[in-house]
This record gives sequence, structure tokens and C-alpha cells, in this order.
Amino acid sequence: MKEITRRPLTEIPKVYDPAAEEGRWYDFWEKKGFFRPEVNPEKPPFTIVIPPPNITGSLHMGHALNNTLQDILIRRRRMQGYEALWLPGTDHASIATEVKVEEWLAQEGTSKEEIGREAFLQRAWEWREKYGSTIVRQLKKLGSSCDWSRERFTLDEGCSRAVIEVFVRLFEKGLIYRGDYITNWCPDCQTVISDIEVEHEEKMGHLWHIKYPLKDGSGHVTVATTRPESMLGDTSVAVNPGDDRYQGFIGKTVILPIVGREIPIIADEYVNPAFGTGAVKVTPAHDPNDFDMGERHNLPKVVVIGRDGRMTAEAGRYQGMDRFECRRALVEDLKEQGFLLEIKDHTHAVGHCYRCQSVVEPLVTTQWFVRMKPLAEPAIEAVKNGEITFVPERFTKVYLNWMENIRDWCISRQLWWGHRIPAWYCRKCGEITVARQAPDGCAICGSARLEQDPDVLDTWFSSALWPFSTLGWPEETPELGYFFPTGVLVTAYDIIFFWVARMIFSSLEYTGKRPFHTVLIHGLVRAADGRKMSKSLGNGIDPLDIIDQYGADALRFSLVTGLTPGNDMRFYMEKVEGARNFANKLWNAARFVLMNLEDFDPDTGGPDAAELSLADRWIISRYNRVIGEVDRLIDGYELGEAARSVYDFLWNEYCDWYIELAKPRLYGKEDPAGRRATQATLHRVLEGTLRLLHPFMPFVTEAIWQNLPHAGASIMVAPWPRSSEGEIDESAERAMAIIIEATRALRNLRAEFGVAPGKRAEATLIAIDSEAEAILREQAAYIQSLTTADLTVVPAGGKRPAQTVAQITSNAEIHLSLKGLIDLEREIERLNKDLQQTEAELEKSQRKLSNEGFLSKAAPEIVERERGRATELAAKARRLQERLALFDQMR
RNA sequence: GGGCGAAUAGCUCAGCGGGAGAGCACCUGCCUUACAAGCAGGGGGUCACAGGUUCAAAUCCUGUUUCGCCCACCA
Repeated sequence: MKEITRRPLTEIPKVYDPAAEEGRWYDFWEKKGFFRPEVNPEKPPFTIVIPPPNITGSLHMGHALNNTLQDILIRRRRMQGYEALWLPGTDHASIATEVKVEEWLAQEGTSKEEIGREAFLQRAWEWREKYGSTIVRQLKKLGSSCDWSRERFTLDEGCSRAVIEVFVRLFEKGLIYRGDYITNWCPDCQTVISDIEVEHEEKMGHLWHIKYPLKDGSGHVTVATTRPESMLGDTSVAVNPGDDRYQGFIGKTVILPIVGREIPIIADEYVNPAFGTGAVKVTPAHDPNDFDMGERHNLPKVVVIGRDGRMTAEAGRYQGMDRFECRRALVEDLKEQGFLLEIKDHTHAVGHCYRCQSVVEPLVTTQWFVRMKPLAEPAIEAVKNGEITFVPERFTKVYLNWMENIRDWCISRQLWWGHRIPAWYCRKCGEITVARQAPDGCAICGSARLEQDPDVLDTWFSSALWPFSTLGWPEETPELGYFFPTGVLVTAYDIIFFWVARMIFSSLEYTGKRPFHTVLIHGLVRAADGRKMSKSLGNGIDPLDIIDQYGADALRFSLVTGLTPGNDMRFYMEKVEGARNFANKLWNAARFVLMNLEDFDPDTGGPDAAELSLADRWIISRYNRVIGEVDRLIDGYELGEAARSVYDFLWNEYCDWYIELAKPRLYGKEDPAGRRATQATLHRVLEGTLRLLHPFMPFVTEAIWQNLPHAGASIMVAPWPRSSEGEIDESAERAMAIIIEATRALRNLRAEFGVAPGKRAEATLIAIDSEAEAILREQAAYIQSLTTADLTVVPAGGKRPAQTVAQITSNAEIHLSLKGLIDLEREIERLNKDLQQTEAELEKSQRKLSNEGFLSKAAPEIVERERGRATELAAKARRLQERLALFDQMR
């Protein structure tokens, strides 16, 4: 079906206006249903699941980059004939949202504690209704071709069902357990967080040396600590069993200063004799290592710091103090009472909450954990054996290193917004029931007094299931069967552990399949000065502002050009301007083509091959090469290079040369068949290049495409271009190289010798051989039109004109007539400079060719090329010398 | 303490075994009937440093320096 909706030329503005085009094309695509693939066994599927943005978020540059990359991949696959599903959705973002809702309540003068769990959740859902889709609307402005009819939410019914299913299965398999362990407690968020949610920051601190007197009065041991306040909870002092200094101390008792508690000196291999004093105070309730030592030696746990970060009753007179306040007070007291021996500067890593940046407090709490070792093994294997590939490859190591050293995952959170843990406790007998649905009674004692665990699951527990929970798992839906496993997962390197790793082991465990075959990792978008864009620095640039001002295409293009997978990039306005200019360039090239296509009907069949001009054949050849190039680059995920490749072709070849060369043929009246052949080529190459560019710049390409004669409803469902080997024309490319070189040489002479642009010049081209002569002669009209000159082509060895300045190219001498205006000295200088350069290069080349090793070991085609090059350079040098000799005589 | 990345033109970055590239900026000339968000021409680089491998190194190897990142329970 052919559909032509061409606009009159007068309605096409000279400057491309993205604001006028983008919105309506997006609506058009959406209405036509182009974003919605079907389960169609006749066609191959290609699936990408979006990294679900938080409902609390709004689109930032990181999202813009991430989604641009996904859109490029998905649009190309769709054009290639895949059933391309880009599955969108959002994440409930447990802590982040809970904080937002609490703020909201605070504004109303109330709190979550006051209104209670149920009311709080209702408010949270309200909040989500109100703000949760902000980011979705913004993604549409970017051009994201997501299937919105399948939009999911990590807390929706289906995803929740998957979460419960997984929890129950893991529990039944013994891979989920509950227990009291030392965990990372955030006193501000009032919840435990997992190990990877703790950010370590090297900080300058102190190492306090404190004297612990022996009970028997025979002396003391000195311990070193970075957190003196924790000593209030000490229940032992440990030394290394092999440490000679302390042999006599092991088994003795010391008296804890200030507190007065009697605690034993124990021996434990963990203690490093070389660090500090070689004696460690042991606080099992407030330090992970001490906790382990406590377990080994059966030490009591004395909790001195509470969940609010304040000292407990166990802290005696420090009770109620903030932990840092207590530190100051305690140090003072120790000093006063003579227990403080020394304070040394010491840098150490302090853990901070990734959400609120508070210093994390290690506390013993009751939590749920996932036993990781058994899950990690297949996840390691799948990456090692190449089932899942990271791009760039170096992230494989990062992933494996983490997986191989993985520790159990703390999944419970002391929050309300999220998936509530499906565990019920019997108030009567204490039995724990884990079930898909609330049980009627206790399985052991039959009591109906059951209480569900108040905690919710880590947000990442549900995102880990995203690639299959969104397709209906645990149900064996047709969608799951068809679209899963997915293809490429596109994400930034900072969530490899949080998300990618967890999707991999989850998918392997529950579906038995890999979640995706490729993980495309990109970097962070930084500010122009290289710093991270952040709210606190106030240096963030809103992608929507850029879209409003320059268009989504310009934003997308500037994010993708110059991008190397895995590397950070800088965002600066000059780049956006460049991309905007490119869109405009394209727009105007299209305007030119349209202006010259008014009497052209693409349906009357392609032009006869014989009617194609050199320029036609050349641009068709180049076009086919570029298709191959772009395919190769996209297949290798080098999207930045692919974009550059189209850019260069369109601007530097199609616009700069082909359009210019097409003009004489289009304007000429004497060759209607030739004119038609050029019209056809102009149209065909532009139309095809638009399709190549469409994944990168969807809007402008559609806007233009709809104005061109076209078949089909939209460029986004038009077929992806295919490279045709048969149309690659080496001889046309060689000939064009000669034309281009000659044209440049002549333009250069004109510019350098100040021949006014409008003025008709006279030029003589002396070919180096008969082949070059033929080409120059045939194409003389082109060169004339490109240089505003009258040309005479002279065969090799022909007579040189007098009174000219010249440039020697590899295939010709280009003479510009100056008739007595020549500055002899200046010309000699110019030629000499060229000769010097040529000779230097020639010498280099000859040195290579006289190298026995080069001749015998280098690839034959390399040697051949070098020979050709040397011959060319020698000829050029000889001609330059002749020319110089001539001027010398004239002097 | 381990690991990774970056270092190439004034700036931002490609290139990653065979002739140093792009965009922006800069200089010169042009409102040439697609585009001044443009056209034509031009200048500009011991590819961080030191060794090594190779016929051949910006590119591979080793080390060094500077910057950045990630991981790690020595108090």
C-alpha cells in the first residue's frame, strides 16, 4: 500500500522546528499501535525490559541516556522485522517513596505512626497515583517506543504474586532463613539495609589507645579503637594466640574502665598483632567482627546503642546521648581518669546509608536473609560459559568477583511501603508459617492468633524478578513463552550488583533460563566540568529543558555520539547545538530534494543503470557501504560510532558532494533521462539514509519521511536498509576520489591566491595518465560547476600552460591561471614546502620498502599498497621539481 | 589492601598493530536560488613518561606518574 501525504513546499519552513513536529508524531505512532508487538511465532521476538525508574523520580540525564540506547536497539530490531517488545514500568522504590509520603504527612502535621499502617499505605498509593507516572510522560517526550499497554509496576498484582511465590519457594527450599545477626542499621531511615546499600567513605579519624587494667592489679592491656563509645558494650579483649607479648594475659580478667565490668582476655586468630597494640576490645553487639568472635567464644552481647542512634540504659550515665556526643563525653572522661594513653590520626572507611548518608550503625536485629552461595553458583557459570555477555567485556570481571565473594542478602526492611513478608507468627506457640496466602491457623497448635511479619522486602527483591514477573510468571503465559528470555539489558554500571546480578541468579533459579543474553553497560552522564550532576551541586541539566529548546532528537543524538560503552560522558551545550544543527541540515537537504522531486514519480520503476552518472553510482556505492558499517557497529553495540558514521555520510558525502553534483543534472534540460536517474538516486539514498538514522533521531526522520514519496504508514515500521554487495562500485569510488581531489586543489588555489568567489577562473588540468585523463575529461563539467572555473584537460605529458599557480595531486596537476598576477617567490616557497613534505613521506615509504623484514613478513597487500604509495609520491615529487625548475628559469 | 578506567589538536572525545581523526573553538573569504543552525579554504598534535615485543606501536606487554571510579569486616 502506498500512502502519500506530501505537504506543499511552501509549508515547509527553512528551519526545522522540533517543537512543531515531535508531539504529533509520537501520538501518531502510539495511535497506530506501532509500539505494540504481538505473540507471533512467524516472526522472531526481541525483548528489552526497561530498568524501571522509581515512582519518586523525574527524568534525569542518566535516564535520558539509558532510554535512548534502548530505543535505538528496539527501533532497529522492529525495522528488521522482529516482534520488538520494549516493556516499560516503574519501581515502587520502598524507602524513597516511604520518605516522600512521610514528608507529605509531615506537611499536614501528622506522621505514619499516628495514622497507622493501613492509612499510610492508602496515602502511599494516592501518592503513586498522583506522581508515579510523571516519569512515564517524560519518557514519551524522549521518543521511547515502549509498549505502554503492557506497562507494569513492581507492586502491582502480578509482580506481587511473583514476589510471594519466590519467597515461599526459597523458604521451602531452605534458601531463606530468619535470624539475629549483626546488620547495617540506618538510624535515620529506621530500617536495616543490605551490605551493598552501605557506601564506604574513607575518612580521617582517630585511633584512641585505652588502658584496660587487669583485675589482679598486675598491670594493664592497651586496646586501640576508632569508636570509643562502643567500649561501653565490650564483653572481652582479644589478642592473637601467637602473640608473645600477650602470652601471660590470655585467660586473665580486665576491668572495663568507667563501666567497671569484669571481662576476660581471649585469644582469637582474627586479631592482627601488627595493628594497633595487638589487643582488640570486643563489642559483639556493635561490630560485625566482634559479633563473629563473640559467637566463637560465647560472649554476651551488651547493647549500648539503640535503633535511634542514642545510648541505651546499658550505657549508664551516657544514656540518651547521641552516639557521637557520647564519644566526645567518654573520651573526656577517659582522659580525666587517666585511661586514655594516646590519640593517633587514622583514616578508615566509615559506612553511610546510600539513601540519607547517615553513618550506619552495626546492630544485632532479627532479619530475613537469602542464602546466596547456592544461587550464586549457576549465576557465575552462566557468565563464565558465555550464556550471558557483558558489553564492554571488562564488567564480567567486576560481576564475577562480586558473585564469587557474595554474602547472604538481608531482604527484610522495617518499612511499610513494599511487599509484606508472607510469614505469620503464632502468638501461642511461636511457630512461623510461610505461605502464599494468610493461613487460617497455626499448623502446629491450631491457634488462630497469627500475626503477619510487619516488615516488607527490599525493593530489589521485586526488581530481581522484573524480566519474567512482568510477562506473567509464575503463570506460563504465551507472552512469557514468546518474549522471554529477553535480549539486551541496558543499564549503568552503578547497579550491576543491585540489579543485574540479582536478575541473573533469580532468573536461573526460578525459570531455569538466563534473563537476557547481553548486558550493555553504559556510564554516567556528567556535567560539562566532569563532575557528577547532582541536586546538591545544583549542576544538573533537565533533559526536558533540552527537549523543549533543541528537540528530543538533538538530545538523543548528543547523548549517543562520542559515547563508548561503559565510559562516563560529559554533557555540554555545544554538543547539543551540533546535534540540533545536524537535524536542521538533514531537514534542509530534504527540502532541496523535495524541491527537485515535484515531477518525480518513484513508482515508474528504477532508472536504467546506463542512465546513472558517476556521482549517482558513487553515492549509491557509498550508501551501501555505510549500511554495512552501521550494521556492524550496532551489532557490536558501538552506537556512538554508528551514529557518527551516518552523520559523516549524510553531511560530508551526501550534502557536501552529492547534492552539489546533482544540481547541474537536475537543472539541465537537455537530458531528461539523466535528470530522472539523478532524481531517483537523490530520493532513494535520502530515503534509505533516513531509515538508517531513524533509531537515533526518530522524530525528524519521520517528519521528513512523511513528506517524501513513500510506501507504508511510518518510517518506524519501514524495513531496515540492507547493504547490497552488487552496488558497491570500486571504480566509481576511485574516479570520484580523483574528482574530489582536483576540486579541492583548485578551490584551495583560488582561496589562497584570492580569486574572488564569484569570478570565473581559468584552469588547466594535466592528467598523470590516460585513465585519469578520461575521468577528468568526462567529469570536467562537474569540476567546473563546483569551482566556478573554465577547464581545459590536458593529457599526460601535454604542454603546461604559462602564468599559472599549481597544485600537484596524486593523479593530476591542477593549474590556475593568474595571468601576470603571480608572485614568483611566494609560489616557489609554496611549492618547496609541498616538495619537502612529499619527499619526507617518500623517504619514509622507501625506507620501509628497502626493509627486508617488511617485505618478507608484512601482509602482501600491505606491501603492495606501500609500493603504490611510493610510486605515487615519487611521481608527485618529480612533477613538483619540474615545476620548481620552470619557475627558477623565470626568475 | 585488591581491581578497573582515563591520559591523543585550545576544549570534548573517537581511533586501539600498517599513511595522526571528528565536533566545537580559532584564522581567511563568502547572505552561491536546500541550509549563515550554512558554504569554501586554512592553521594547530615528540598520541602522559620510560623500557620492551614486532619488519612495523597512539594501538600489544612491563613499569612509572597524574586524575577518576569500584570492591574489601584489621579494630
